[in-house]
Amino acid sequence: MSRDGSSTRERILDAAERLVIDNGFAATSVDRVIADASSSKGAFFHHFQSKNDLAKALVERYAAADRAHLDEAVAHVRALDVDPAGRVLAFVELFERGADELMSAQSSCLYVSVLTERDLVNSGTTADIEPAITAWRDQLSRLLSEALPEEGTVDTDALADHLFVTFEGAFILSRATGDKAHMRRQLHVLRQLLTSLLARPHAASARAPKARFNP
Amino acid sequence: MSRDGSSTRERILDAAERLVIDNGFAATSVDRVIADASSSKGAFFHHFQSKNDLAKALVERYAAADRAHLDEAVAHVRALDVDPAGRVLAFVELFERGADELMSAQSSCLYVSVLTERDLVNSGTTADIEPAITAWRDQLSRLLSEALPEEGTVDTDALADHLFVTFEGAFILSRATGDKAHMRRQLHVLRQLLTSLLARPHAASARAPKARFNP
DNA sequence: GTTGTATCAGACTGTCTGGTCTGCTGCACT
DNA sequence: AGTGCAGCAGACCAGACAGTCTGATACAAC
Repeated sequence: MSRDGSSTRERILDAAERLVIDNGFAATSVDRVIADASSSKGAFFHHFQSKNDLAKALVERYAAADRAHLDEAVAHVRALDVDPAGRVLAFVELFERGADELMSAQSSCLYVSVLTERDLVNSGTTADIEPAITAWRDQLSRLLSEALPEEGTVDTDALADHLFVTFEGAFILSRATGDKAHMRRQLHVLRQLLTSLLARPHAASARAPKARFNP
Repeated sequence: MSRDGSSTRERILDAAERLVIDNGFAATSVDRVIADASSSKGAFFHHFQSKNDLAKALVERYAAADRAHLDEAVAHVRALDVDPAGRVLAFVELFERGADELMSAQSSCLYVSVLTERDLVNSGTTADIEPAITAWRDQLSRLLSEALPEEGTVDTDALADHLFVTFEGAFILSRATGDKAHMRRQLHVLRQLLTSLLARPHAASARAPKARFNP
């Protein structure tokens, strides 16, 4: 490890993370990574056994930051002096307020880039992603079940997953349209939807018209 | 064009679509595509000027099918004898019911695979995606505004985008967890949320606790 | 039959890629 | 001063890659 603040390994990871998020993993060459990191082939393969090993390190670091972000947000809303429903809404609002800053920092999510490549998933390189998602589900599901005392009406796990789904979907939508404001808008929509659900959870079972659809 | 039902060009597109959705565009070689399509280099470059040209044709075909699917669904719910809110819910329910079949046919969305590669986006290869998304937004936004007479309370465009966001996000979640049932579950969650919103649209403006968050 | 053309087949090529190898440098420890 | 080793530089290599080229085949038009 070098003496200054950013080690060569960290510089490589930083450059690789940006490139992989922007261009995808397969489209990112290690030559380009080391050029952006002002490093060399020797340094790269000293720190990483292979390109796939880089992907694994990338996912590990990203997932760890993701979980830290989650824990911080949960601790924050748990410290608020509001009712359980207010905690859930404050939780979503936290990310809604941070959305523009997030989108200016990164154009998409690393998870999308690596999950797109099946061999990375099959080789276990992306194994750290699922526990991170589960952590989001578990924490938000707990907040939700505290705010939705009526059991059985709503699948709080699936509802909790919907925040992750909104994040990832908004990243895709932003990519497709070039409009980074979609993240904030979609989180706002989610908060509006949750507001009405939490106000009358007993109405959660949707009526079913006799619709039939054959594509 | 050959005489049997599936032309060589279509066989190449079929094979390429599956490979690109599964492995990503950069990770899909034309050698692999022609092998899966039982074709040859000569045939490939006779039908497509370049690999990027294949991507463009792939997106065009996929987006056209996407829009046809949308139009069919809209026509279906517009023919139902239900109130405007019932149409919206029937619309979502249509895709909820088709979710398992969809997920068994394809493991992800082509849009995700091609949007991940920035050079495809920058070169205009993915230009057909945005109009397709806009079509979804416009159609669903109209259904929503008919069901939400109070103007100004809800951004129906953003709310309409949330269906697309749910689709794409659920694809990502399924990839990450290996559980294809997430698509159906997430569409069900969306329908529950819309049910409560449509039942009391006047409560849509979320209260704002004094939360502040510095990541 | 001849010509023309659309549709292919597959060998070939130049470039790019992940990965290896040899060696250099500077610091730690004795 | 000598030794060892982590950290790094960059030349190098074998394979994979997108794209080219020369033809072969089949069929239509005349």
